[in-house]
Amino acid sequence: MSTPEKTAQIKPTKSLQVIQSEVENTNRIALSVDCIIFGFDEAKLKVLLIRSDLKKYSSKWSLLGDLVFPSEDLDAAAYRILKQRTGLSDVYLEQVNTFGTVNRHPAGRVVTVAYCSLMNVQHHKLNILDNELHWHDVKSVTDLAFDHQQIFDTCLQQLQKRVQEHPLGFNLLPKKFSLRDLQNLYEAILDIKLDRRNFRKKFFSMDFLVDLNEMEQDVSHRPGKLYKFDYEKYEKRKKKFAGIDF
Amino acid sequence: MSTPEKTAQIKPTKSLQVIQSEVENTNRIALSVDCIIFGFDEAKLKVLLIRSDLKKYSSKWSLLGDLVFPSEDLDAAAYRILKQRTGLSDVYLEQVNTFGTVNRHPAGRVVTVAYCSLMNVQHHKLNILDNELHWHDVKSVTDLAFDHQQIFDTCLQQLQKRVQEHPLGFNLLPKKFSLRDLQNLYEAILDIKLDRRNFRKKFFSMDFLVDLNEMEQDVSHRPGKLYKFDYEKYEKRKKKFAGIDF
DNA sequence: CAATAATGTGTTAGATTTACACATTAAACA
DNA sequence: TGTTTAATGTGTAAATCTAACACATTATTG
Repeated sequence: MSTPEKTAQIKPTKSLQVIQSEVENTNRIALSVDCIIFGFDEAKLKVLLIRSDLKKYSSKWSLLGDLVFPSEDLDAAAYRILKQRTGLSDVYLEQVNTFGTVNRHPAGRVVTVAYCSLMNVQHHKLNILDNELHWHDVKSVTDLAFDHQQIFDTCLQQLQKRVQEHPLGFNLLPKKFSLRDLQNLYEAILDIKLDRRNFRKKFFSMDFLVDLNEMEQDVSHRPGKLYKFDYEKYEKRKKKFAGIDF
Repeated sequence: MSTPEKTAQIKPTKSLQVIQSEVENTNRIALSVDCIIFGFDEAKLKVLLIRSDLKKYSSKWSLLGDLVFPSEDLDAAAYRILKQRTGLSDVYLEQVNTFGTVNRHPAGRVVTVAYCSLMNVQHHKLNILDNELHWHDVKSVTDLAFDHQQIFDTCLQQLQKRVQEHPLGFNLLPKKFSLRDLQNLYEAILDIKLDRRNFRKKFFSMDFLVDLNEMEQDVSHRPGKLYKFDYEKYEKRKKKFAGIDF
Protein backbone atom coordinates (compact mmCIF):
# COMPACT_ATOMS: atom_id res chain seq x y z
CA MET A 1 0.00 0.00 0.00
CA SER A 2 1.20 3.48 -0.80
CA THR A 3 1.40 6.26 1.72
CA PRO A 4 -1.72 8.37 1.89
CA GLU A 5 -1.40 11.97 0.78
CA LYS A 6 -0.89 14.30 3.67
CA THR A 7 -3.01 17.16 2.43
CA ALA A 8 -6.31 17.07 0.63
CA GLN A 9 -9.10 19.49 0.00
CA ILE A 10 -12.79 18.96 0.42
CA LYS A 11 -14.55 18.29 -2.85
CA PRO A 12 -17.66 20.34 -3.60
CA THR A 13 -20.73 18.85 -5.21
CA LYS A 14 -20.22 18.62 -8.93
CA SER A 15 -22.50 19.01 -11.89
CA LEU A 16 -22.80 16.21 -14.43
CA GLN A 17 -21.02 18.49 -16.93
CA VAL A 18 -18.02 18.87 -14.64
CA ILE A 19 -17.79 15.13 -14.13
CA GLN A 20 -18.24 14.46 -17.82
CA SER A 21 -15.43 16.82 -18.73
CA GLU A 22 -13.21 15.14 -16.18
CA VAL A 23 -14.07 11.75 -17.65
CA GLU A 24 -13.46 12.95 -21.19
CA ASN A 25 -10.32 14.98 -20.65
CA THR A 26 -6.80 13.92 -19.86
CA ASN A 27 -7.87 12.02 -16.74
CA ARG A 28 -7.89 8.77 -18.64
CA ILE A 29 -5.69 5.77 -18.25
CA ALA A 30 -4.95 2.69 -20.34
CA LEU A 31 -6.60 -0.36 -18.81
CA SER A 32 -5.57 -3.92 -19.51
CA VAL A 33 -6.56 -7.43 -18.48
CA ASP A 34 -4.05 -10.14 -17.67
CA CYS A 35 -5.22 -13.75 -17.67
CA ILE A 36 -3.58 -16.22 -15.30
CA ILE A 37 -4.53 -19.62 -16.63
CA PHE A 38 -3.88 -22.61 -14.43
CA GLY A 39 -3.89 -26.14 -15.72
CA PHE A 40 -2.92 -29.51 -14.43
CA ASP A 41 -0.80 -32.11 -16.16
CA GLU A 42 1.55 -34.91 -15.16
CA ALA A 43 0.53 -34.46 -11.54
CA LYS A 44 1.84 -30.89 -11.63
CA LEU A 45 0.13 -27.54 -11.51
CA LYS A 46 0.90 -25.52 -14.61
CA VAL A 47 0.36 -21.96 -15.73
CA LEU A 48 0.06 -20.76 -19.29
CA LEU A 49 2.63 -18.13 -20.26
CA ILE A 50 3.55 -16.37 -23.47
CA ARG A 51 6.72 -14.76 -24.71
CA SER A 52 6.44 -11.07 -24.00
CA ASP A 53 4.53 -9.04 -26.56
CA LEU A 54 7.34 -6.57 -26.48
CA LYS A 55 10.34 -7.53 -28.61
CA LYS A 56 12.60 -5.76 -26.17
CA TYR A 57 11.39 -8.08 -23.40
CA SER A 58 11.05 -11.23 -25.47
CA SER A 59 13.56 -13.10 -23.36
CA LYS A 60 11.02 -13.08 -20.56
CA TRP A 61 7.73 -14.86 -20.19
CA SER A 62 4.59 -12.93 -19.43
CA LEU A 63 0.92 -13.38 -18.69
CA LEU A 64 -1.72 -13.27 -21.39
CA GLY A 65 -2.88 -9.71 -21.52
CA ASP A 66 -4.08 -6.87 -23.68
CA LEU A 67 -5.81 -3.52 -23.49
CA VAL A 68 -9.49 -3.16 -22.71
CA PHE A 69 -11.48 -1.31 -25.34
CA PRO A 70 -13.45 1.75 -24.21
CA SER A 71 -16.63 0.23 -25.62
CA GLU A 72 -16.18 -3.14 -23.97
CA ASP A 73 -17.26 -4.52 -20.60
CA LEU A 74 -14.32 -5.45 -18.41
CA ASP A 75 -15.38 -9.08 -18.06
CA ALA A 76 -16.00 -9.33 -21.79
CA ALA A 77 -12.50 -8.02 -22.40
CA ALA A 78 -11.09 -10.79 -20.25
CA TYR A 79 -12.91 -13.43 -22.29
CA ARG A 80 -11.93 -11.79 -25.57
CA ILE A 81 -8.28 -11.62 -24.60
CA LEU A 82 -8.28 -15.21 -23.39
CA LYS A 83 -9.76 -16.26 -26.72
CA GLN A 84 -7.31 -14.15 -28.71
CA ARG A 85 -4.35 -15.56 -26.86
CA THR A 86 -5.38 -19.19 -26.58
CA GLY A 87 -8.13 -19.68 -29.15
CA LEU A 88 -10.43 -20.86 -26.40
CA SER A 89 -13.67 -19.81 -24.79
CA ASP A 90 -15.98 -21.57 -22.35
CA VAL A 91 -13.52 -21.27 -19.53
CA TYR A 92 -14.47 -19.97 -16.10
CA LEU A 93 -12.79 -16.60 -15.49
CA GLU A 94 -12.68 -14.86 -12.16
CA GLN A 95 -11.40 -11.43 -11.33
CA VAL A 96 -8.65 -11.52 -8.74
CA ASN A 97 -7.07 -8.12 -8.25
CA THR A 98 -6.21 -4.86 -9.97
CA PHE A 99 -2.63 -3.64 -10.15
CA GLY A 100 -2.16 0.06 -10.55
CA THR A 101 1.23 1.42 -9.62
CA VAL A 102 2.30 4.17 -11.98
CA ASN A 103 5.44 2.58 -13.40
CA ARG A 104 4.38 -1.03 -13.58
CA HIS A 105 4.49 -1.17 -17.40
CA PRO A 106 7.25 0.09 -19.72
CA ALA A 107 4.80 1.37 -22.34
CA GLY A 108 3.33 3.98 -20.03
CA ARG A 109 0.61 4.12 -17.42
CA VAL A 110 -1.38 0.92 -17.67
CA VAL A 111 -3.61 -0.31 -14.89
CA THR A 112 -4.25 -4.01 -15.23
CA VAL A 113 -7.01 -6.25 -13.91
CA ALA A 114 -5.92 -9.82 -13.25
CA TYR A 115 -8.35 -12.61 -14.11
CA CYS A 116 -7.75 -16.16 -13.01
CA SER A 117 -8.82 -19.24 -14.90
CA LEU A 118 -8.71 -22.96 -14.25
CA MET A 119 -8.43 -24.98 -17.38
CA ASN A 120 -8.39 -28.67 -18.15
CA VAL A 121 -5.21 -29.12 -20.16
CA GLN A 122 -6.30 -32.44 -21.69
CA HIS A 123 -9.77 -31.27 -22.47
CA HIS A 124 -8.95 -28.08 -24.33
CA LYS A 125 -6.70 -27.79 -27.32
CA LEU A 126 -4.67 -24.60 -27.40
CA ASN A 127 -4.10 -22.62 -30.53
CA ILE A 128 -0.37 -22.09 -30.22
CA LEU A 129 0.48 -21.67 -33.89
CA ASP A 130 1.06 -17.94 -33.91
CA ASN A 131 1.74 -17.56 -30.21
CA GLU A 132 4.67 -18.64 -28.19
CA LEU A 133 2.48 -20.22 -25.60
CA HIS A 134 3.77 -22.70 -23.08
CA TRP A 135 2.55 -24.48 -20.00
CA HIS A 136 5.01 -23.85 -17.19
CA ASP A 137 5.28 -25.76 -13.97
CA VAL A 138 4.23 -23.17 -11.39
CA LYS A 139 7.21 -24.14 -9.25
CA SER A 140 9.61 -23.05 -11.96
CA VAL A 141 7.95 -19.70 -12.66
CA THR A 142 10.40 -16.93 -11.83
CA ASP A 143 11.41 -13.64 -13.31
CA LEU A 144 8.36 -12.85 -15.41
CA ALA A 145 8.19 -9.63 -17.41
CA PHE A 146 7.24 -6.33 -15.76
CA ASP A 147 5.31 -6.93 -12.52
CA HIS A 148 3.85 -10.18 -13.79
CA GLN A 149 5.66 -12.19 -11.15
CA GLN A 150 3.80 -10.27 -8.46
CA ILE A 151 0.50 -10.74 -10.26
CA PHE A 152 1.19 -14.43 -10.67
CA ASP A 153 2.09 -14.85 -6.99
CA THR A 154 -1.14 -13.12 -5.95
CA CYS A 155 -3.21 -15.34 -8.20
CA LEU A 156 -1.54 -18.53 -7.02
CA GLN A 157 -2.22 -17.57 -3.42
CA GLN A 158 -5.81 -16.80 -4.32
CA LEU A 159 -6.12 -20.17 -6.03
CA GLN A 160 -4.74 -21.96 -2.98
CA LYS A 161 -7.26 -20.20 -0.81
CA ARG A 162 -10.18 -20.80 -3.13
CA VAL A 163 -9.71 -24.53 -3.56
CA GLN A 164 -10.04 -24.84 0.21
CA GLU A 165 -13.35 -23.01 0.18
CA HIS A 166 -14.88 -24.41 -2.99
CA PRO A 167 -14.17 -27.60 -4.87
CA LEU A 168 -13.04 -25.67 -7.93
CA GLY A 169 -10.21 -28.04 -8.66
CA PHE A 170 -12.48 -30.26 -10.69
CA ASN A 171 -12.18 -27.81 -13.56
CA LEU A 172 -8.56 -28.85 -13.86
CA LEU A 173 -9.25 -32.57 -14.19
CA PRO A 174 -10.71 -34.68 -16.99
CA LYS A 175 -14.39 -35.51 -16.65
CA LYS A 176 -13.50 -38.94 -15.34
CA PHE A 177 -10.82 -39.07 -12.72
CA SER A 178 -9.53 -41.26 -9.93
CA LEU A 179 -9.19 -40.20 -6.34
CA ARG A 180 -5.45 -40.33 -6.82
CA ASP A 181 -5.78 -37.78 -9.64
CA LEU A 182 -7.82 -35.57 -7.36
CA GLN A 183 -5.37 -35.85 -4.51
CA ASN A 184 -2.42 -35.17 -6.82
CA LEU A 185 -4.20 -32.03 -7.91
CA TYR A 186 -4.73 -30.74 -4.39
CA GLU A 187 -1.20 -31.61 -3.40
CA ALA A 188 0.12 -29.74 -6.41
CA ILE A 189 -2.01 -26.65 -5.83
CA LEU A 190 -1.38 -26.46 -2.10
CA ASP A 191 2.18 -27.73 -2.34
CA ILE A 192 1.69 -30.10 0.58
CA LYS A 193 1.35 -33.82 1.17
CA LEU A 194 -2.03 -35.14 2.26
CA ASP A 195 -3.03 -38.36 3.94
CA ARG A 196 -4.63 -40.56 1.32
CA ARG A 197 -7.21 -42.06 3.67
CA ASN A 198 -8.32 -38.81 5.24
CA PHE A 199 -8.43 -37.10 1.86
CA ARG A 200 -10.69 -39.84 0.56
CA LYS A 201 -12.98 -39.61 3.55
CA LYS A 202 -13.23 -35.83 3.24
CA PHE A 203 -14.34 -35.91 -0.37
CA PHE A 204 -16.75 -38.78 0.10
CA SER A 205 -18.36 -36.96 3.01
CA MET A 206 -18.85 -33.91 0.78
CA ASP A 207 -20.93 -36.18 -1.41
CA PHE A 208 -20.05 -34.50 -4.70
CA LEU A 209 -18.39 -37.51 -6.29
CA VAL A 210 -20.36 -39.85 -8.50
CA ASP A 211 -19.02 -43.39 -8.79
CA LEU A 212 -18.95 -44.21 -12.51
CA ASN A 213 -18.41 -47.95 -11.94
CA GLU A 214 -15.46 -47.73 -14.26
CA MET A 215 -11.80 -48.34 -13.64
CA GLU A 216 -8.68 -46.55 -14.80
CA GLN A 217 -7.14 -47.92 -17.98
CA ASP A 218 -3.49 -48.23 -18.93
CA VAL A 219 -2.05 -47.62 -15.51
CA SER A 220 1.00 -49.55 -14.45
CA HIS A 221 -0.49 -50.77 -11.20
CA ARG A 222 -3.81 -51.62 -9.68
CA PRO A 223 -6.39 -49.40 -11.37
CA GLY A 224 -8.53 -47.11 -9.25
CA LYS A 225 -12.20 -46.37 -9.58
CA LEU A 226 -13.25 -43.47 -11.76
CA TYR A 227 -15.53 -40.70 -10.56
CA LYS A 228 -17.15 -37.60 -11.95
CA PHE A 229 -18.05 -34.39 -10.16
CA ASP A 230 -21.73 -33.69 -9.44
CA TYR A 231 -21.92 -30.01 -10.39
CA GLU A 232 -25.66 -29.90 -9.81
CA LYS A 233 -25.39 -31.06 -6.22
CA TYR A 234 -22.57 -28.61 -5.64
CA GLU A 235 -24.56 -25.65 -6.94
CA LYS A 236 -27.40 -26.48 -4.58
CA ARG A 237 -25.16 -26.42 -1.54
CA LYS A 238 -22.86 -23.63 -2.60
CA LYS A 239 -23.79 -21.38 0.31
CA LYS A 240 -22.54 -23.81 2.89
CA PHE A 241 -19.01 -23.33 1.68
CA ALA A 242 -19.03 -19.59 2.21
CA GLY A 243 -18.27 -19.35 5.89
CA ILE A 244 -15.97 -20.77 8.47
CA ASP A 245 -16.77 -21.49 12.06
CA PHE A 246 -18.91 -19.05 14.02
CA MET B 1 -20.14 -12.25 -16.23
CA SER B 2 -20.52 -11.15 -19.81
CA THR B 3 -20.61 -13.48 -22.72
CA PRO B 4 -17.24 -14.09 -24.33
CA GLU B 5 -16.80 -12.85 -27.88
CA LYS B 6 -17.42 -15.55 -30.40
CA THR B 7 -14.68 -14.63 -32.82
CA ALA B 8 -11.18 -13.44 -32.11
CA GLN B 9 -7.94 -13.19 -34.03
CA ILE B 10 -4.51 -14.27 -32.95
CA LYS B 11 -2.37 -11.35 -31.84
CA PRO B 12 1.12 -11.11 -33.29
CA THR B 13 4.13 -10.06 -31.25
CA LYS B 14 4.20 -6.29 -30.92
CA SER B 15 6.93 -3.74 -30.76
CA LEU B 16 7.16 -1.39 -27.82
CA GLN B 17 6.17 1.44 -30.18
CA VAL B 18 2.96 -0.31 -31.17
CA ILE B 19 2.03 -0.89 -27.56
CA GLN B 20 2.93 2.66 -26.62
CA SER B 21 0.73 4.08 -29.33
CA GLU B 22 -2.12 1.89 -28.17
CA VAL B 23 -1.60 3.09 -24.61
CA GLU B 24 -1.43 6.70 -25.70
CA ASN B 25 -4.22 6.76 -28.23
CA THR B 26 -7.93 6.52 -27.78
CA ASN B 27 -7.70 3.21 -25.94
CA ARG B 28 -7.94 4.98 -22.62
CA ILE B 29 -10.64 4.86 -20.01
CA ALA B 30 -11.54 6.96 -16.98
CA LEU B 31 -10.66 5.08 -13.79
CA SER B 32 -12.16 5.84 -10.41
CA VAL B 33 -11.94 4.57 -6.86
CA ASP B 34 -14.96 4.08 -4.62
CA CYS B 35 -14.43 3.76 -0.88
CA ILE B 36 -16.80 1.62 1.14
CA ILE B 37 -16.25 2.67 4.73
CA PHE B 38 -17.71 0.51 7.44
CA GLY B 39 -18.11 1.68 10.99
CA PHE B 40 -19.84 0.45 14.09
CA ASP B 41 -22.08 2.42 16.41
CA GLU B 42 -25.01 1.71 18.70
CA ALA B 43 -24.48 -2.02 18.22
CA LYS B 44 -25.11 -1.61 14.51
CA LEU B 45 -22.90 -1.90 11.49
CA LYS B 46 -22.83 1.34 9.54
CA VAL B 47 -21.54 2.50 6.20
CA LEU B 48 -20.51 6.00 5.27
CA LEU B 49 -22.42 7.46 2.33
CA ILE B 50 -22.51 10.82 0.63
CA ARG B 51 -25.15 12.60 -1.40
CA SER B 52 -24.36 12.00 -5.03
CA ASP B 53 -21.77 14.27 -6.57
CA LEU B 54 -24.09 14.74 -9.46
CA LYS B 55 -26.82 17.30 -8.90
CA LYS B 56 -29.09 15.31 -11.16
CA TYR B 57 -28.74 12.32 -8.81
CA SER B 58 -28.64 14.20 -5.54
CA SER B 59 -31.72 12.46 -4.20
CA LYS B 60 -29.68 9.27 -3.97
CA TRP B 61 -26.84 8.30 -1.72
CA SER B 62 -23.58 7.11 -3.16
CA LEU B 63 -20.19 5.78 -2.17
CA LEU B 64 -17.19 8.02 -1.70
CA GLY B 65 -15.44 8.09 -5.01
CA ASP B 66 -13.44 10.09 -7.49
CA LEU B 67 -11.23 9.72 -10.53
CA VAL B 68 -7.70 8.37 -10.33
CA PHE B 69 -5.05 10.70 -11.70
CA PRO B 70 -2.82 9.35 -14.47
CA SER B 71 0.26 10.18 -12.39
CA GLU B 72 -1.00 8.52 -9.24
CA ASP B 73 -0.69 4.98 -7.89
CA LEU B 74 -4.06 3.28 -7.57
CA ASP B 75 -3.68 2.63 -3.84
CA ALA B 76 -2.54 6.21 -3.29
CA ALA B 77 -5.63 7.43 -5.09
CA ALA B 78 -7.80 5.45 -2.71
CA TYR B 79 -6.15 7.08 0.30
CA ARG B 80 -6.33 10.53 -1.29
CA ILE B 81 -10.00 10.16 -2.09
CA LEU B 82 -10.79 8.87 1.38
CA LYS B 83 -9.00 11.87 2.84
CA GLN B 84 -10.71 14.29 0.49
CA ARG B 85 -14.12 12.92 1.29
CA THR B 86 -13.80 12.37 5.02
CA GLY B 87 -10.80 14.41 6.10
CA LEU B 88 -9.19 11.29 7.46
CA SER B 89 -6.11 9.22 6.86
CA ASP B 90 -4.50 6.37 8.83
CA VAL B 91 -7.30 3.99 7.97
CA TYR B 92 -6.69 0.52 6.63
CA LEU B 93 -7.85 0.28 3.02
CA GLU B 94 -8.19 -2.91 1.07
CA GLN B 95 -9.00 -3.42 -2.56
CA VAL B 96 -12.09 -5.53 -3.06
CA ASN B 97 -13.15 -5.64 -6.68
CA THR B 98 -13.18 -3.71 -9.94
CA PHE B 99 -16.44 -2.91 -11.70
CA GLY B 100 -16.23 -2.30 -15.40
CA THR B 101 -19.45 -2.61 -17.31
CA VAL B 102 -19.67 -0.03 -20.06
CA ASN B 103 -22.76 1.82 -18.91
CA ARG B 104 -22.30 1.73 -15.17
CA HIS B 105 -21.82 5.51 -14.84
CA PRO B 106 -23.94 8.29 -16.39
CA ALA B 107 -20.94 10.51 -17.10
CA GLY B 108 -19.45 8.07 -19.57
CA ARG B 109 -17.17 5.05 -19.44
CA VAL B 110 -15.72 4.88 -15.95
CA VAL B 111 -14.19 1.72 -14.55
CA THR B 112 -14.13 1.83 -10.78
CA VAL B 113 -12.02 0.01 -8.22
CA ALA B 114 -13.77 -0.57 -4.89
CA TYR B 115 -11.74 -0.21 -1.72
CA CYS B 116 -13.09 -1.30 1.61
CA SER B 117 -12.27 0.30 4.93
CA LEU B 118 -13.10 -0.43 8.55
CA MET B 119 -13.24 2.66 10.67
CA ASN B 120 -13.77 3.31 14.31
CA VAL B 121 -16.65 5.77 14.38
CA GLN B 122 -15.91 7.01 17.90
CA HIS B 123 -12.20 7.28 17.34
CA HIS B 124 -12.20 9.34 14.18
CA LYS B 125 -13.89 12.66 13.71
CA LEU B 126 -15.32 13.15 10.26
CA ASN B 127 -15.05 16.37 8.37
CA ILE B 128 -18.62 16.66 7.25
CA LEU B 129 -18.82 20.44 6.88
CA ASP B 130 -18.75 20.66 3.10
CA ASN B 131 -19.93 17.15 2.45
CA GLU B 132 -23.28 15.60 2.95
CA LEU B 133 -21.80 12.65 4.72
CA HIS B 134 -23.87 10.28 6.81
CA TRP B 135 -23.45 6.98 8.57
CA HIS B 136 -26.17 4.61 7.40
CA ASP B 137 -27.24 1.41 9.05
CA VAL B 138 -26.17 -1.22 6.52
CA LYS B 139 -29.55 -2.90 6.87
CA SER B 140 -31.30 0.20 5.57
CA VAL B 141 -29.02 0.74 2.58
CA THR B 142 -31.06 0.40 -0.60
CA ASP B 143 -31.28 2.14 -3.92
CA LEU B 144 -27.85 3.77 -4.06
CA ALA B 145 -26.84 5.82 -7.10
CA PHE B 146 -25.60 4.15 -10.29
CA ASP B 147 -24.33 0.62 -9.59
CA HIS B 148 -23.26 1.52 -6.07
CA GLN B 149 -25.76 -0.87 -4.53
CA GLN B 150 -24.04 -3.75 -6.28
CA ILE B 151 -20.63 -2.51 -5.19
CA PHE B 152 -21.85 -2.13 -1.63
CA ASP B 153 -23.34 -5.63 -1.58
CA THR B 154 -20.10 -7.11 -2.83
CA CYS B 155 -18.11 -5.30 -0.17
CA LEU B 156 -20.44 -6.31 2.64
CA GLN B 157 -20.15 -9.93 1.58
CA GLN B 158 -16.39 -9.59 1.46
CA LEU B 159 -16.40 -8.06 4.94
CA GLN B 160 -18.49 -10.91 6.30
CA LYS B 161 -16.05 -13.38 4.86
CA ARG B 162 -12.97 -11.56 6.04
CA VAL B 163 -13.96 -11.18 9.66
CA GLN B 164 -14.23 -14.96 9.82
CA GLU B 165 -10.70 -15.37 8.54
CA HIS B 166 -8.98 -12.51 10.34
CA PRO B 167 -9.95 -10.64 13.49
CA LEU B 168 -10.29 -7.40 11.56
CA GLY B 169 -13.33 -6.32 13.48
CA PHE B 170 -11.20 -4.69 16.14
CA ASN B 171 -10.67 -1.76 13.82
CA LEU B 172 -14.33 -0.94 14.26
CA LEU B 173 -14.25 -0.80 18.04
CA PRO B 174 -12.80 1.70 20.51
CA LYS B 175 -9.40 0.80 21.92
CA LYS B 176 -11.06 -0.43 25.07
CA PHE B 177 -14.06 -2.65 24.63
CA SER B 178 -16.06 -5.26 26.44
CA LEU B 179 -16.71 -8.74 25.17
CA ARG B 180 -20.32 -7.73 24.72
CA ASP B 181 -19.17 -4.92 22.38
CA LEU B 182 -17.13 -7.42 20.43
CA GLN B 183 -19.97 -9.87 20.18
CA ASN B 184 -22.42 -7.15 19.13
CA LEU B 185 -19.98 -6.25 16.37
CA TYR B 186 -19.74 -9.78 15.02
CA GLU B 187 -23.47 -10.25 15.27
CA ALA B 188 -24.03 -7.03 13.35
CA ILE B 189 -21.51 -7.84 10.63
CA LEU B 190 -22.62 -11.42 10.14
CA ASP B 191 -26.28 -10.70 10.85
CA ILE B 192 -26.62 -13.74 13.11
CA LYS B 193 -26.98 -14.47 16.80
CA LEU B 194 -24.06 -16.09 18.60
CA ASP B 195 -23.84 -17.98 21.86
CA ARG B 196 -22.28 -15.66 24.42
CA ARG B 197 -20.32 -18.38 26.22
CA ASN B 198 -18.91 -20.01 23.11
CA PHE B 199 -18.06 -16.64 21.59
CA ARG B 200 -16.15 -15.75 24.72
CA LYS B 201 -14.28 -19.05 24.71
CA LYS B 202 -13.37 -18.68 21.07
CA PHE B 203 -11.80 -15.29 21.49
CA PHE B 204 -9.99 -16.17 24.69
CA SER B 205 -8.53 -19.23 23.02
CA MET B 206 -7.23 -17.03 20.19
CA ASP B 207 -5.27 -15.22 22.89
CA PHE B 208 -5.40 -11.80 21.25
CA LEU B 209 -7.31 -10.06 24.02
CA VAL B 210 -5.48 -8.20 26.77
CA ASP B 211 -7.34 -7.82 30.06
CA LEU B 212 -7.04 -4.16 31.02
CA ASN B 213 -8.28 -4.73 34.58
CA GLU B 214 -10.82 -1.99 34.01
CA MET B 215 -14.58 -2.11 33.98
CA GLU B 216 -17.16 -0.47 31.74
CA GLN B 217 -18.47 2.87 33.01
CA ASP B 218 -21.95 4.33 32.74
CA VAL B 219 -23.71 1.15 31.73
CA SER B 220 -27.16 0.55 33.08
CA HIS B 221 -26.38 -2.93 34.38
CA ARG B 222 -23.49 -4.94 35.69
CA PRO B 223 -20.35 -3.59 33.98
CA GLY B 224 -18.16 -5.95 32.00
CA LYS B 225 -14.40 -6.13 31.91
CA LEU B 226 -12.58 -4.04 29.32
CA TYR B 227 -10.05 -5.49 26.93
CA LYS B 228 -7.74 -4.29 24.20
CA PHE B 229 -6.55 -6.12 21.10
CA ASP B 230 -2.95 -7.33 20.96
CA TYR B 231 -2.01 -6.33 17.42
CA GLU B 232 1.56 -7.43 17.89
CA LYS B 233 0.61 -10.98 18.81
CA TYR B 234 -1.81 -11.07 15.90
CA GLU B 235 0.80 -10.01 13.38
CA LYS B 236 3.11 -12.78 14.53
CA ARG B 237 0.51 -15.45 13.97
CA LYS B 238 -1.14 -13.99 10.89
CA LYS B 239 -0.23 -16.94 8.64
CA LYS B 240 -2.22 -19.38 10.72
CA PHE B 241 -5.43 -17.65 9.70
CA ALA B 242 -4.87 -18.10 6.00
CA GLY B 243 -6.15 -21.61 5.42
CA ILE B 244 -9.03 -23.81 6.39
CA ASP B 245 -8.89 -27.50 7.01
CA PHE B 246 -6.76 -29.74 4.83
C1' DC C 1 3.49 -67.49 -9.05
C1' DA C 2 5.86 -64.59 -5.80
C1' DA C 3 7.05 -59.79 -5.14
C1' DT C 4 5.57 -55.24 -5.65
C1' DA C 5 3.05 -51.15 -5.42
C1' DA C 6 -0.76 -49.32 -5.77
C1' DT C 7 -6.10 -49.05 -4.15
C1' DG C 8 -9.71 -49.46 -0.70
C1' DT C 9 -11.48 -49.55 4.24
C1' DG C 10 -11.45 -48.88 9.29
C1' DT C 11 -10.27 -47.53 14.03
C1' DT C 12 -8.90 -44.68 17.65
C1' DA C 13 -7.22 -40.68 20.37
C1' DG C 14 -7.39 -35.95 20.40
C1' DA C 15 -9.23 -31.49 19.34
C1' DT C 16 -13.03 -28.59 18.26
C1' DT C 17 -17.74 -27.28 18.16
C1' DT C 18 -22.32 -26.96 20.11
C1' DA C 19 -25.74 -26.82 23.43
C1' DC C 20 -26.74 -25.85 27.87
C1' DA C 21 -26.88 -24.39 33.60
C1' DC C 22 -25.68 -21.92 37.29
C1' DA C 23 -23.38 -18.56 40.25
C1' DT C 24 -22.03 -13.51 40.52
C1' DT C 25 -22.47 -8.60 40.27
C1' DA C 26 -24.25 -4.05 39.95
C1' DA C 27 -28.15 -1.15 38.75
C1' DA C 28 -33.16 -0.26 39.37
C1' DC C 29 -36.94 0.04 42.13
C1' DA C 30 -40.32 -0.87 45.74
C1' DT D 1 -32.54 -0.98 52.47
C1' DG D 2 -33.34 -4.98 50.61
C1' DT D 3 -35.50 -7.40 46.67
C1' DT D 4 -35.83 -7.81 41.80
C1' DT D 5 -33.74 -7.67 37.45
C1' DA D 6 -30.65 -8.16 33.85
C1' DA D 7 -26.59 -8.37 32.72
C1' DT D 8 -21.54 -10.68 33.30
C1' DG D 9 -18.54 -14.59 34.18
C1' DT D 10 -17.41 -19.63 34.40
C1' DG D 11 -18.00 -24.65 33.46
C1' DT D 12 -19.38 -29.16 31.61
C1' DA D 13 -20.86 -32.86 28.68
C1' DA D 14 -22.29 -34.73 24.11
C1' DA D 15 -21.53 -34.58 19.45
C1' DT D 16 -18.76 -33.73 15.66
C1' DC D 17 -14.57 -33.25 13.18
C1' DT D 18 -9.53 -33.96 12.58
C1' DA D 19 -5.14 -36.53 12.55
C1' DA D 20 -2.48 -40.36 12.87
C1' DC D 21 -2.09 -44.79 11.80
C1' DA D 22 -2.72 -50.55 10.09
C1' DC D 23 -4.13 -53.92 7.29
C1' DA D 24 -6.48 -56.43 3.63
C1' DT D 25 -7.19 -56.35 -1.54
C1' DT D 26 -6.00 -56.18 -6.37
C1' DA D 27 -3.65 -55.84 -10.62
C1' DT D 28 0.92 -55.51 -12.65
C1' DT D 29 5.72 -56.90 -13.03
C1' DG D 30 9.28 -59.96 -13.46
